[in-house]
Amino acid sequence: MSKILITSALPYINGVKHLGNLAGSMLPADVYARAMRLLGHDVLYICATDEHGTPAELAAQAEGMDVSDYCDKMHEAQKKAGAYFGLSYDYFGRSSSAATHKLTQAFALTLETNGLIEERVSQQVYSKADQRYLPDRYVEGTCPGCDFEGARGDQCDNCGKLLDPIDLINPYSAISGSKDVEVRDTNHLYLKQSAMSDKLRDWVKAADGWPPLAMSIALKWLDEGLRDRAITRDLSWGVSVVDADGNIREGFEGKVFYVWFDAPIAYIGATQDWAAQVPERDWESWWRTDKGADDVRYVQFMGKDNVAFHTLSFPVTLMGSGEPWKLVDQLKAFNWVTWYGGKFSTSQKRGVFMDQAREIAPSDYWRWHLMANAPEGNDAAFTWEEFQATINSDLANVLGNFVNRITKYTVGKFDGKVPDGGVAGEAEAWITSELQTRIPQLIAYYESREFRKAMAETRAIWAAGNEYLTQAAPWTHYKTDVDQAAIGTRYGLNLVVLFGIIAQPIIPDAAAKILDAMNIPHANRSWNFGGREGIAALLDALPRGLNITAPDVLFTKIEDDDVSAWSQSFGGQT
RNA sequence: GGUGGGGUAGCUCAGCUGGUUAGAGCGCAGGACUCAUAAUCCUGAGGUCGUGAGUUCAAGUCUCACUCUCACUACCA
Repeated sequence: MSKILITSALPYINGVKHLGNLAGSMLPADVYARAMRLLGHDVLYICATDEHGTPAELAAQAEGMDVSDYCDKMHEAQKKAGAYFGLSYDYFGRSSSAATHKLTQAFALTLETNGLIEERVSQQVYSKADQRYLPDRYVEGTCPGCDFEGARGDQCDNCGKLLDPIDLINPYSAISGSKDVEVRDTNHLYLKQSAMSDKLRDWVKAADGWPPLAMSIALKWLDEGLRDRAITRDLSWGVSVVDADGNIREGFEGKVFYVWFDAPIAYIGATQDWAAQVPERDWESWWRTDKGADDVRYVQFMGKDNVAFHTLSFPVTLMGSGEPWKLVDQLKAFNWVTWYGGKFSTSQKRGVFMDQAREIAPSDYWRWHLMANAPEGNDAAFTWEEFQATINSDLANVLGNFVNRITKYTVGKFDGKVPDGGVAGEAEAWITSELQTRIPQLIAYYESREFRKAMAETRAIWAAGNEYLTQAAPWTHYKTDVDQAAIGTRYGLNLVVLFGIIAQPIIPDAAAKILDAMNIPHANRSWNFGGREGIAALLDALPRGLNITAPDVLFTKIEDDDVSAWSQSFGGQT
């Protein structure tokens, strides 16, 4: 048993996330957390809403709400959406919590003491009409390169050129459209990432268990030379910048830390908030290597856009403090889920968001499809047709039908009781050896976080059940030798239990229905096979005479009509 | 522009450090079975591995060029 700390990238507060966000961090982290718990590990899965920054202020403004109230509301909405999808966080916190504020301020002071933070002056566009400084992307104007009129301050969408907002011709605020903007000098704290570059490179190179995607992104940034990064912004909503006495730092009135400085710190803050709920809980044993966290394995999940922050910026914060903080051991970075090959778009009604998804299909459907087609090596295109095919084939036909056929048969021929009798023969030897190969393989895939392969292996195990029934053919034996029909039925029922157990990390709702129907006590729903012999024993583990029931149809099929209706309302391919 | 992915059966994808007839699922065709959600099981057809060169006894796998596509590019998060 090991201690595994799991975090998934923090969902931003300005709206319910779409399926791509879910598939790229929260869901795989959850499946991994559930799998590791099943294997008997001590798991702590932490997530939180990322609540600071300009978009939060603007979203609140658009709804006519106070930012703080808006965040309260959206935090609850995201929490609810997560609960619907069965995301099994040990704690779902908030980056706006007092704990994160204090930690952020403490880190900044320590980093400054260590000479890694310094104050510099930069130029920033200020909009008088909006009464705020504008982040680069909120300044628009005419591209100096191609004369395109809708260029954003960071990049021109027309010619692709990278821009500096102060170079835009006729700049205006993207928020209000006001042209009453000017460039002002503003002072900010800079994190001297460059000073940590060598140390960071050594650490990255020593990393094990990072996918190529993450490793190459991290090394690329290091090779280009890490730039010092401003970690404060001209905003009012966020973590205020304080001095050693806890007063607002001079010259930093109306400024707060940049969200990307405090967001990862919220992993720690949320753990503190988790611990504060129960006296026995100890956050330091997860985060401080001098307080018991030296044997923790820390695994992070994120989309590829977050890699640089997790492999470079956050480690600079932790390492630069000189304090014994737990650094990430393994991480999993995902590509994007695309919508018929294109991007998700709220305005064009393209794509599905977490709150809408619940009205379309049960949580298990989404969980299975998104994991079986996880964007691991590449961006993965979501289509309704593929969704329908995956669900109908894998869940309804392979798993659902298997459970249905054997439980109904038991109810019909054996009075709903696990039958006794019969001698194990070729078919039983076959399925035993099949599982003795496949189950360890499945576990290996989970441990290496290869989700597509883990799903394919799970499906192959379910399919082997159907093949076993064909070989054992209890319905044929029943006519001449009821005992021989009994063993086929009994093995079939044991397979149902096993299939329910391995389904738990992915499709927890259906798994619970299966295990309930089989009358399996919760204590026996774990994944302790005890090696190859354990698997053999498990295939005949159910007590004879145990009452079982045939569950209702586990997975209703998705019809063509459903697909057309969804395509229409959600802007699928036309 | 720079950097990194990717381009393998109709579709979605596996193929690690180069080595017998290139794999899986879906779809398709034929057969078997009838316990089951018109489900399942078996068999089969289908690919000159983006293009062109090169290295090698041997390349989907290494090198170079070209081409298409996606992402990232530090003040959106």
